[in-house]
Amino acid sequence: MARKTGSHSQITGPRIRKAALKLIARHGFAAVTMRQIAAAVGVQAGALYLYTPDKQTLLFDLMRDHLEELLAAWEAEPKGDDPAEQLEAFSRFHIRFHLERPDAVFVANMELRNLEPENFVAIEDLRKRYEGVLVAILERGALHRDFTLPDSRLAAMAIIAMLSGVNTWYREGGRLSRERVERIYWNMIRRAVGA
Amino acid sequence: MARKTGSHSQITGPRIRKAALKLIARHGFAAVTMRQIAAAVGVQAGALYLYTPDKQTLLFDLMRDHLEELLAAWEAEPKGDDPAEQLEAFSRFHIRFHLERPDAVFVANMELRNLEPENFVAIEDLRKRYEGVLVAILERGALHRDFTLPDSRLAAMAIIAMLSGVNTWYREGGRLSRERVERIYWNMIRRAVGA
DNA sequence: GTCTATAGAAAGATAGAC
DNA sequence: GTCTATCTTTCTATAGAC
Repeated sequence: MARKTGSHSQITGPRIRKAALKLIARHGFAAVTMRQIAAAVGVQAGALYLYTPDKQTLLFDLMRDHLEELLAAWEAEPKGDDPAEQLEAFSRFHIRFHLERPDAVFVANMELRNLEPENFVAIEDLRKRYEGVLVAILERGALHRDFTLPDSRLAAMAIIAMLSGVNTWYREGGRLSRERVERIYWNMIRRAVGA
Repeated sequence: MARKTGSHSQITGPRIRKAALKLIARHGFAAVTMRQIAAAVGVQAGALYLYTPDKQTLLFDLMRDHLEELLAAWEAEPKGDDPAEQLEAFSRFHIRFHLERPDAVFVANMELRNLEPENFVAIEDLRKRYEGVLVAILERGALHRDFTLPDSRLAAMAIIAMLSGVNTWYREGGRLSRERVERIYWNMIRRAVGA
């Protein structure tokens, strides 16, 4: 087989990240080898080290990029003024954004254990910022008496867990459309917070 | 160091399982070595193979035992007749049972990927049986007009995800007592299903 | 930028002594 | 029932050719 020549750094980099995301989501970070990732991309294992200093940094970059994209996407999301409108926007946004990139979500949620301490702190900070978005919406709603909530933080954790659960069972082309899932979840959340 | 003598199979077996559960919950199945488990128990790696034929079977046994215990505990749980009573019993039971054994829960939820196909099917069957318990409660409640639900299966998935999320943030001796968490969650669920 | 080849470490599992 | 010792495999990461 002829050896490939020439520069592909603009192409290979993204392909490595995508293949790594897919493999790590399927099998877990510790179970995936650099050789497997390289094979999925069509290069030799050694070539991966042109794109990442080591396996740990590859994982960290995947998780950080996902969470930064999540926060940026929420910032760009159109949302109304009153708390109920914002809560609906958040609920629908969360479901949609997460269903669009199941591999990245899975990795970001499941591989915290495999981060080295320094990296763990950085990722946790990003996760907490996202939780803070929802807490702020709920607290403002409770203040304005739009919501009836004994504890905003706890409600935020409950709502995020519930919304994130969609990724574990939703299948494109299944019994329910994404729009219908969004509406049903929003209705449950709306009632749960007493809006 | 003097070599230990005598039989300890009644003691060592459970200690291996407990140590494995803890280590796998912390670091993930693929990242934990048989040598680490052995060291935590205070034996050599080879001795583990008196208690399990291989690492995969150890994982499978841990997950199966946890889920069988879960199903048996629900069977033994006192629960009323009407759907709302049963839903409250289920909600409180789920939180309590899961908070009591965080390591086993974590392993059972996170290590599905590391099961070989045959074992995966067996564990999925047990998981589905537990989900079926909640689906049945919700369907009966919807039938009797105790609950207002567009989709019982979807509501079941949402409720289980929400309840399971407690394990990710609850800390013994923290801001909220377990009883208070149970009550707040039950109130959110009660309103979400329109009871 | 990618390859081949390999150094060096560590894994799962087994054999045989005690 | 447990130990020590080891076989065999496989891993991450690097070196040097092209």
